[in-house]
Amino acid sequence: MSAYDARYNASAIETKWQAAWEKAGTFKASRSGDKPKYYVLEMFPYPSGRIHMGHVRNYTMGDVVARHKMATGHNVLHPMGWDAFGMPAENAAMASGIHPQTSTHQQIAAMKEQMKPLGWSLDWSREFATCDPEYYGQQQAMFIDFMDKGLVYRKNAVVNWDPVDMTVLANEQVIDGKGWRSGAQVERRELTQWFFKISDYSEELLAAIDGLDNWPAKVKLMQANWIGKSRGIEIPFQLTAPVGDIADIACYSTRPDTMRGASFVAISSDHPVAKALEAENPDVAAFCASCRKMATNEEAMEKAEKLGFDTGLSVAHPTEPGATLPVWIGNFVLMDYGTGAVFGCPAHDQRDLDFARKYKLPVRNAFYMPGEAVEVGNDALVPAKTETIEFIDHFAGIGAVTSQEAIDTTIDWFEAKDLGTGMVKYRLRDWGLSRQRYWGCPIPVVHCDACGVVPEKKENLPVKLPFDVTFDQPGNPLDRHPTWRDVDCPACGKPAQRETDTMDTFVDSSWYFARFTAPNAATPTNMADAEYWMNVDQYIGGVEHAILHLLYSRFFARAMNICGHLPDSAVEPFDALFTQGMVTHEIYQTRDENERPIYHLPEDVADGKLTATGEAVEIIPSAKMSKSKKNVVDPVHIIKQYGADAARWFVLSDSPPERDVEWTASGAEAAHKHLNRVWLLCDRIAKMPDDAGGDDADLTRAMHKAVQEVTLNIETFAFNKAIANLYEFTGILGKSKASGAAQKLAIRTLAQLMSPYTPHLSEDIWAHQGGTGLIANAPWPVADETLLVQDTVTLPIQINGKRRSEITVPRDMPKEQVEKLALATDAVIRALEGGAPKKIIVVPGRIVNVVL
RNA sequence: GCCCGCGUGGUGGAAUGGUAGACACAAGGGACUUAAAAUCCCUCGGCUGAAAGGCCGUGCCGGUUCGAGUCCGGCCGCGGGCACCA
Repeated sequence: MSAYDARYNASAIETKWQAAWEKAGTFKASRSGDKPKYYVLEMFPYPSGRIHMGHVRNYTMGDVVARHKMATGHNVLHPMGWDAFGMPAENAAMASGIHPQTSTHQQIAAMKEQMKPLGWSLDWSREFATCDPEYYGQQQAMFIDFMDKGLVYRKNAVVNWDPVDMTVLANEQVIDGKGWRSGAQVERRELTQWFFKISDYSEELLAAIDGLDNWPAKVKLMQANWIGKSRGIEIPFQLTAPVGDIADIACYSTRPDTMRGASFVAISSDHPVAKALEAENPDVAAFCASCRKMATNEEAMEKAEKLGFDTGLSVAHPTEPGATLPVWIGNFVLMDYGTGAVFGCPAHDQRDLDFARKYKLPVRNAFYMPGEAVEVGNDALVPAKTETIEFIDHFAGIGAVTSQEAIDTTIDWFEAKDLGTGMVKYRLRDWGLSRQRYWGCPIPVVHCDACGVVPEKKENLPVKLPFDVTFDQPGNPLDRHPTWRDVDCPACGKPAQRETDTMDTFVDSSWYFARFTAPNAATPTNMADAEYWMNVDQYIGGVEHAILHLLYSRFFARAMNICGHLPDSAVEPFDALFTQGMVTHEIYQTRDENERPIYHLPEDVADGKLTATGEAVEIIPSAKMSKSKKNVVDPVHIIKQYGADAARWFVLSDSPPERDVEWTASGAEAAHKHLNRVWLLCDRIAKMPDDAGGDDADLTRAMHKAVQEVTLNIETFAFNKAIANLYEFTGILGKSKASGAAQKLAIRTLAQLMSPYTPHLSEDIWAHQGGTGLIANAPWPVADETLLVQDTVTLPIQINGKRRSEITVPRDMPKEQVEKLALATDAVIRALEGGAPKKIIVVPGRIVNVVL
């Protein structure tokens, strides 16, 4: 049994070193010292009560960065907190009766207990939850500041309304157009809601994307597309007969060049003309009502069958004297974008074509040349994005140009004829932050009959959520609270009522990164701390946040700057961003007597069978881990079985961090085995006399190569490649015949290189090998590049681009000589058959290609 | 539907436009062992060949290039987002 005793005991080692870090305050950040600061942040978790592999992966990545930066002489801030408001706690309260505040705090405690054993280098002294009144009170103070600066306003907006539960539903709670709880057909309803004027910053948020050099290109592109800047023209189409006092319908278009192909005008069911008609025409009213049955999300609207209603109205065609176009109400026209009206050009737009076919509207070629037919046959869709638009010549009397120029020129032409107004529009809409829910940050305003909407006085903040609420019925408990709403008007002192809407949880997560710089400040931030710690040097989180969370945070940083809560230098709060992939797992299911699926946890399945009953399970390909599909692996089991270091090592090995990774139990076991090997190797090397063994050159070169590669791969977020480098170096060290002294240096270096991944094991090896102090505080090794240069290189020889042979030559051999040697190889001689090559390409140090 | 990604052995993946499959996992074979576990060693894209080698091969079709997994165009499949999930 002695072999067993020699195995490394992860849990003992991990507990020991966590206690040592705690005692030394190794990860407590303070604004002092002469080291450069480095702020690394992972997106904080929603306290669901259990950590999952995605958290382990995300926070381990951040930890690798944090520990590496610490070792390279930075003063590191690496905080953690809780995105604690949100629907799940409120839903749970309705189901179980447990108050959200109670359950949230329990879940935070439970998650923290699971996170601590992973040994992340977090400064827990800065921890807060967004549901702490100290946090959301500061958020309320900022809301009032934003009001002062004109960044907040109220307007009507549509919500999903459940007519049975009499409550507003989140998009997630609408399933196939029905309320998830009641099953009732969901309706759209207009409510007066609070908005942030993020659209004032459309241009700035777009322009500043260019400066985000260390953000993934795809995220920048998604944000730019989301903001959606377009140059177009607003053209008033004159009604042939006015509707009330409305004389025209303005259409915004980015493709005025297709005007000659227009065959109808479509307006939103919420357009003033539609509303005017609705009042007098029950058929219009019925159609508009059906449009309002649709869910509010863009996806549902775009995918829904395109329906129209002919109003019988018509408008004059702007460029074809005497011609008119019919006006339809279309369920696909958004009132929120542009003017709520579009002209349809079926020949050049697939959606318009579908609509025209359905309702037998003409399909006219906008780009017809003299002598060509105007009407387009049934299947003659002309591509919408015509590159060369010669029609311009015919249409506007100007030369042929490329597409965007053609459009710009057309806009100028329309403007010159006074037919419309060129303008830039953005797709980005203002941020509706009102939520008709309890478990969120109360909006700190009061409604007074005399004074209107009045912000709460700052000295009365925080406006705390009342604890004595019930969840026995749907809707917002704040609305039915007997006394909480009653308050004196902050302006006139007369009895008034509190706002009962709370804030979108995206508000909470739009500035927590700033709060971490001074979590106890009596103001939202402390300027000295914000100036020192901001920006976040490295932000890490799921790519699912690529648009909303990151865009809102960018807006918030600007708004906070205007209100004096962040310095000018922090308007772009995240210097570098890394978006990680998801952790996935196979799904195991059996079926009940009604063929409905029953899902099973991976821990209950072995060899395709349920361990309990032996029943075979269906295996569904890997998908994002989700509780509902039960394809979740609880990291706690893995950590107990293999140790935190093995879990950390495994989640970062194999898969590149930006890509999804499939969880396999064997992978975690393999990680554990490898760490055990390293531990045994350390033990063996420690027992070697320094002068035992021989030549050190190969080991030394391998060590410096490992230092160079691992460092580069950590710095570029290629954590999987760094692990491959470490495997390789460990293999070389394990077989090395170098001196004891060289091997001891090598294993200490290996421990250092591994320390961001496996900090506990590394500390243990460090101590075992006589390292000074904690490895967490030891300076990162530096590669001696002069040792890495090889004297000779092996060049592949290609014949017509296919590898056929290779030659080994001195690194700096001149091209001509390499060429000569290549031509002398058997493979080339054989291929040439006595003839001469057409061409020889020699890329020094790389390759030789002989072209026949 | 729209926007953005991704697609390489049995599996995860590696590859500044320059030797496709590094490094691992799984599998198979072997050593050690009474045996098993653990550990160590070997093989491991396909076809072909005694071997040397040859041919094919990075989702599909085409293009650029001396040379394409990598760049361009068009498809197919999968994933993320679509403004009240976080």
